[in-house]
Amino acid sequence: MKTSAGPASFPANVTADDVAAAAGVSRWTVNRAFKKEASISPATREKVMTAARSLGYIPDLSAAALASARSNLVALLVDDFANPHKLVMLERLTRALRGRGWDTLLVNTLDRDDTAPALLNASQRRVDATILIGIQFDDEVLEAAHSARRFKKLIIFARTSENPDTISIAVDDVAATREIARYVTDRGYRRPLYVAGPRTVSAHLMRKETFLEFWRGRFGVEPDSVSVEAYDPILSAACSLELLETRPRSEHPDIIVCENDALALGVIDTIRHRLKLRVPEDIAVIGFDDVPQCESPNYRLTTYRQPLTEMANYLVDVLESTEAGNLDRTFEGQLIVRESA
Amino acid sequence: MKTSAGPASFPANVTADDVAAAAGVSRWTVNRAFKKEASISPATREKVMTAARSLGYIPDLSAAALASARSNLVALLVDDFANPHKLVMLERLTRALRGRGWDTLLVNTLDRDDTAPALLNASQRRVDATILIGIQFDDEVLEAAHSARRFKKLIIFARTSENPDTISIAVDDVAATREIARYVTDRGYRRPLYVAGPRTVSAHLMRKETFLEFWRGRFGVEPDSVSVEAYDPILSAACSLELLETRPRSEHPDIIVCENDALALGVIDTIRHRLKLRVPEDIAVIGFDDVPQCESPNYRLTTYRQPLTEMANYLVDVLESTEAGNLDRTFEGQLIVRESA
DNA sequence: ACGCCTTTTGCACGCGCGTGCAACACATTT
DNA sequence: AAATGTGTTGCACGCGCGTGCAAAAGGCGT
Repeated sequence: MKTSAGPASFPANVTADDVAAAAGVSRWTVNRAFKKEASISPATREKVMTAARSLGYIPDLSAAALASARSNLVALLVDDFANPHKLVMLERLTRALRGRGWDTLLVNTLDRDDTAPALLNASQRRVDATILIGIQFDDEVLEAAHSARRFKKLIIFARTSENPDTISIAVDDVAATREIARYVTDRGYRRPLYVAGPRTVSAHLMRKETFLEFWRGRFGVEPDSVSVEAYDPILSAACSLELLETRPRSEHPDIIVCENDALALGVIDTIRHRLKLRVPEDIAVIGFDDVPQCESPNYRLTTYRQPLTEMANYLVDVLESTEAGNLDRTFEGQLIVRESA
Repeated sequence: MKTSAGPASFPANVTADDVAAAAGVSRWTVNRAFKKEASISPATREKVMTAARSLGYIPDLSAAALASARSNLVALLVDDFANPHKLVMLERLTRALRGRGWDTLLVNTLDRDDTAPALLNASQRRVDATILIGIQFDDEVLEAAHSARRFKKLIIFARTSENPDTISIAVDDVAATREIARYVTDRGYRRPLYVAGPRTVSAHLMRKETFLEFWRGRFGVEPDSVSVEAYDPILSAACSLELLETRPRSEHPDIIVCENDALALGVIDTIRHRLKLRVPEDIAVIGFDDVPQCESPNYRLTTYRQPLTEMANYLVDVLESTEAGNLDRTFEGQLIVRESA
């Protein structure tokens, strides 16, 4: 800092010992005063807190983490910054976590091969849990996670996984997709195209599969489908353009069902601006997630909203739980009908 | 985890001592093997690394942080998740940081009064620096930061600050705004409206001020301007609608210059979809940041791109620097001309 | 006022590693 | 062969706090 000559000029680190001396108690009493459910008399606590305030003391979580088995720190691994929904998830998660005393280590898994190193990285900081909210993980990566030192809970957020070593907190993709499919048929659409994201080994969303299965069961035919290599509006715009412009109008789908909004936004751009067609009159579009842009007059996207706040709160419950049982849980979301379908 | 009975069944924590025993050296030699510029013979290092690999050892950064004065951890305080540019910044920053061995603590400053607590929170984790990339800080907050224990570097990213106790890494707002203003006049616009974000006590962007001053100097008149209370497209859409719909067409601006893209996107939505006017023919719009949506056919926004990667890399340079001098630095960006102005 | 029970307080030890220096080994020089 | 220098290795101590238990203090009834 420019106002001071160097580290030496800062007030010396004030530790619990200093506060103890000032308050006339032992160091342990000081730390106890800062613990919620500690056995300490109100008078002593007040005395300690006063001394702490005047000295500017706050407990060192880093030392606490070393001494105890808990760090109250979680790692959040993210690999997909092109999807605007990630920003929403980051907000909800960090809000829920910080509101209940947890800190968040944001780890950018830089590329496809970086997930395992990123996991190790997190474990070096003694995190109590690692949360995956991306796509680039498969069983191999999960294996790496488990061999990582001090590995504790591995939580897969907003994505279902059947891996028994992970805790999956997600919307019920099957129920949600069935609701979407029912809506699609009820509104009379009959030639759907399903636009899916990348297909990883594990942790599938089960949305595409469910939709196709529903359609087969209902109409006996397999709908068209296509995979985009990332949940990126730019890529889905390009991909859908490539697919649609080669076809005559008569072979166009009447609705495009997208695995999520990131894909749907790109698809709408293609339909409106490249093909010069109307949404929903010529081709309807439906998404998943309810990102903020859905509300925009450019999209007015019909989509399915996940109860993110509820899910984030449950995640913290999981962190604080010591139960050994299966903590997987799915949530019910809500179909948000706008004008795009 | 479901496959194991509990924490006890995990392989015991393997520490440097274990590796030392396996490799037949002292613990200190083991840790040295993991340090880049340590004085150790290649043969010994190889021996240690082999033992470490077979035991699955990796150094504990948490303990290292406690023992030394460095943690290689920074806190990133964010308060404005409505602005899509934040996601881009998060990506670039975490990429630059992690690429050079730094971990990132993401701290959501939940509301206006939470900035100071968030700062304290960060200091509890022994971060080597705190980076502010939001808006809700004023001199009072910075003061709080400085009285926080173990406070080191306070970096203001993507925002200029003259506070001598902070390090500001930002684009040169004055030069950038002048370039924008010159472009606006060169293209013949003469009735600009400036849409600014919230005005905080310190850390102004200097964009509004520079633009108004430029215009006064050039034409002798003060352009219209308005402030939106947050960098949120929804709010700027509402705000610009309220302003414009009360005016007759003849009193509309011919261009709306926005402090950043988040505001500009909302403004375009209002012009096109609420007022049913054309961009740029009726009203042109110009932004700042170059968020991904600028590229979308819905916006095609002319804007000013900050060299975020370069700025992020410089930020890491700052973290690794021990110089006492002024580390503030501004960068030159680039005007990206699209069709909106 | 005494004994018993409950609440509150104090403490030895350890979490895993870094710092700074001392000791050591080996290669080179005279 | 001894002395000098360079590179390498080992170690005492401490970072700040939590755990688990023992000691002390306070409260109650008879």
